[in-house]
Amino acid sequence: MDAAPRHDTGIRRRSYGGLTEMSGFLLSLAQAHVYAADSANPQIADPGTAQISVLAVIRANPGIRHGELADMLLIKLAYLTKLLKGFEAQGWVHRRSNPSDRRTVELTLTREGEAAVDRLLPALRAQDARRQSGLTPREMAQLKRLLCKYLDIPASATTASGDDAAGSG
Amino acid sequence: MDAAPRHDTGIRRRSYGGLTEMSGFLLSLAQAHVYAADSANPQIADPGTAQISVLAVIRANPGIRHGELADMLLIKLAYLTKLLKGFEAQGWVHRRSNPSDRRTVELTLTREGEAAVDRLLPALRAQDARRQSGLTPREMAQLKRLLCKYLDIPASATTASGDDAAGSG
DNA sequence: CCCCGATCGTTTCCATGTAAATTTTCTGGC
DNA sequence: GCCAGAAAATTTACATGGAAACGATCGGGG
Repeated sequence: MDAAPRHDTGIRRRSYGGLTEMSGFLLSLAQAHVYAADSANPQIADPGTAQISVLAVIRANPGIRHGELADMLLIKLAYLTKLLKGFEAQGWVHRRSNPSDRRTVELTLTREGEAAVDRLLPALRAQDARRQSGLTPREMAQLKRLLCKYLDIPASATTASGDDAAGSG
Repeated sequence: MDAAPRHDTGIRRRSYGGLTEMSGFLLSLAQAHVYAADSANPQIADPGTAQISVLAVIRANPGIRHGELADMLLIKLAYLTKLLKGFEAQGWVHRRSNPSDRRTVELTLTREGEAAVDRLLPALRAQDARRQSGLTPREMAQLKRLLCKYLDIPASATTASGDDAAGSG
């Protein structure tokens, strides 16, 4: 992992030149850190974290539309279309045209898709839990709370897994 | 006039399906949020935030090598090579071969490169300052502190505002 | 010296994600 | 019914960034 400097001409203190005062820079760096760790985990690298997120949201919101999904995950419809094509080819997602508005498509997971989420999401959770860096559990909780507020999303909207309208149709 | 949904079948509470419990997901979302805002700012969208970061670090560390730079910014050497080629074409960066180790290259900014940083970095800072979301200044400072600790980098040695009294609770 | 392994930078190819334009459908005014 | 405008999804072209393989150089052992 860490190798000693082989021909170092002296300790050189490298500086970020003030970049670390900017939240945007720190978030980019943190996200890169997460990406590196996630893509090194073969359990979740295959579909990728972005794809797992899409599947998880579809499962939590059966019948969701493309636009809502893109809006929640801050990705563009164009890219979502590509992802969903892949998912359909995999047999994980079903697209049903909405008869009351034929522009829209309602997304649901197939049986196989649910099985995939059951396999992938725990692996992703485990990966995330393993990544507690140097933060204490309390600091990690604080970080999550601040990020939720930053993003203007409920801090733990789904912790209680509200089974609203589950399987009612 | 209200832009009310015209044919909504009812208020649908969309859920993230437990994703918001994961720090990695929140960081991805936050970074996407930042990216969207930054790329909408014509003052900094032209070279892009990643490029500005590279220039800022070269300026803060004249003579830095490719590998050190990639290591600090958590990007790969392969991509850094592309960026530096662009910078050289722009006349912003100078590469000097190190005579004591001819594999390595020492990077410095040209006069024009320094001018570019002088123009771009303040714009980036302003963009960042403008993005205080729903967080209070105190919460934003706390977020930065936690991210620095998360990344294991010194927490803004040059922070202008005083240290907070929050402590580590 | 020459070979061999390690390190540094580059090149090539590929995955990820966006922007702009297009298609289809819904809504409202005539 | 028909046309104009808005909204939802798709397609096409492109930018951003990584993975793997490569060439060049250093350093140590025969």
